[in-house]
Amino acid sequence: MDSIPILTLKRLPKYLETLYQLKKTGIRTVTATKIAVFTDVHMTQVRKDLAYTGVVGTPKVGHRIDDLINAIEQCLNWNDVSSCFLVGVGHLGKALMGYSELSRKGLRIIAAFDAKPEATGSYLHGIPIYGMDKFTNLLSRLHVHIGIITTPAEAAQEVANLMVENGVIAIWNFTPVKLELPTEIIVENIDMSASLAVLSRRVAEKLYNTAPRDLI
Amino acid sequence: MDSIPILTLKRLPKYLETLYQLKKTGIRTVTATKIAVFTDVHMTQVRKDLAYTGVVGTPKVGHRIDDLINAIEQCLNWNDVSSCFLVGVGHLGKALMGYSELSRKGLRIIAAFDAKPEATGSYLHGIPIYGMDKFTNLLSRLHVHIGIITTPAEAAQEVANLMVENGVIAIWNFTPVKLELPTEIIVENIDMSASLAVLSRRVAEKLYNTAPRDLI
DNA sequence: TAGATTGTTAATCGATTAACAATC
DNA sequence: TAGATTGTTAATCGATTAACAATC
Repeated sequence: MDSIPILTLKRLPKYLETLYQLKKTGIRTVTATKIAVFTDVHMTQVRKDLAYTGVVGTPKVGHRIDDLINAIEQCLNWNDVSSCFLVGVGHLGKALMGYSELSRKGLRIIAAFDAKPEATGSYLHGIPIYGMDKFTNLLSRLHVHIGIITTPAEAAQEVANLMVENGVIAIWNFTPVKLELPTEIIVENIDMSASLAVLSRRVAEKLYNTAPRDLI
Repeated sequence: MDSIPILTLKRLPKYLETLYQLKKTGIRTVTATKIAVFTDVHMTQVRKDLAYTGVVGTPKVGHRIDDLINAIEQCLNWNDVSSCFLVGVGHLGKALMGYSELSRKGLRIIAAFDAKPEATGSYLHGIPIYGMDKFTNLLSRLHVHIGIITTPAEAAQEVANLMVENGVIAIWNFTPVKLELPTEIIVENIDMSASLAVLSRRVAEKLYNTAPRDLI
């Protein structure tokens, strides 16, 4: 299974979203140009990205939407669903537990854990919430290999260690902590600071560059 | 004010985090090499990125930590705090309202809004929650120009339009919707799908490539 | 057939890394 | 002074865009 450039992977969900939308309108086929218009990605870029999925179109016609959806979903492995554990049932954790789209993206949270015992024993959106004492036992018993961390920053590294010790091979990290883990472990960070940095700077540039000269 | 490459901007908060940490240990100066080790970024990359902030170091010594912190914060405009509005007080919205780090990153949520009237009139973490009926009035009156959208996907575009009509110039968008707005509006998306796509594929590659041949 | 769209190869662009002179 | 680190220029690398032959 060849590796696909990260930037291509990040664009694939955008295409997928567009394809779902177009499909709903009743259209059966679509061209790279059309996808390009809807996603603001260069036409040639779309063609190259789609090529990575292995899908083959027909000249003059384009691609069958269903074929494309299938190819992309397959490529991301979003058509079969992996079980995962979530640790940290704060607001962010709850938000993820309630995010129903997740199952359409190949991920299902089958259990949540929290250090504070108050939440323990209850259910949220059908997902059971356990105390951390149950964590390692359930993790190794259920052979789950994907973990989501939505704890406070202080707890993140420790939780990550526990996960890896008990068979997790991939971690979706929502804390700002840079996790130190064996290189073979797959870590994806949701980096809000990076995003905010871009926003802040762009705003600063805009305000600075459009402000009257004499104010500076 | 020159524009800085996006990829550089996204790395700056990482450096900043490392600098805070190092400062706590009592160290006063730091070299690019040291930052590189802590952040897993190439040494030369760090030097180039720091050059964008305009900071100047001294050969053989490095940089004073305080100077660097200052330069980066200034660069991101994180030392003066901008007010912003948040719309959509679901779990994700609440998570952000409780995220105290935000004010250390130049952003303060001074009011939150929600379409559901239940939440209206109360406070969360000291932030007042209003109904949407108050939105445009307060927005234009308080001259807020940054908006955060944490609504359900369906509402995102409409909320964005309202924001822009009432003076918002930058939107931090936590929904998966691609907002259609005038080009001069600054939009930063927190794109969970993109992140999940990378994670999913890497897991698929790993499982496929390490699985016994005869299972495939 | 003619024209549009595909897939692919070549050119360009930007970002990363390497090399090196300047200097404390 | 010698050595380490800076800032910057040059080389490399990878990703994006342009060009074009193949084909339905």
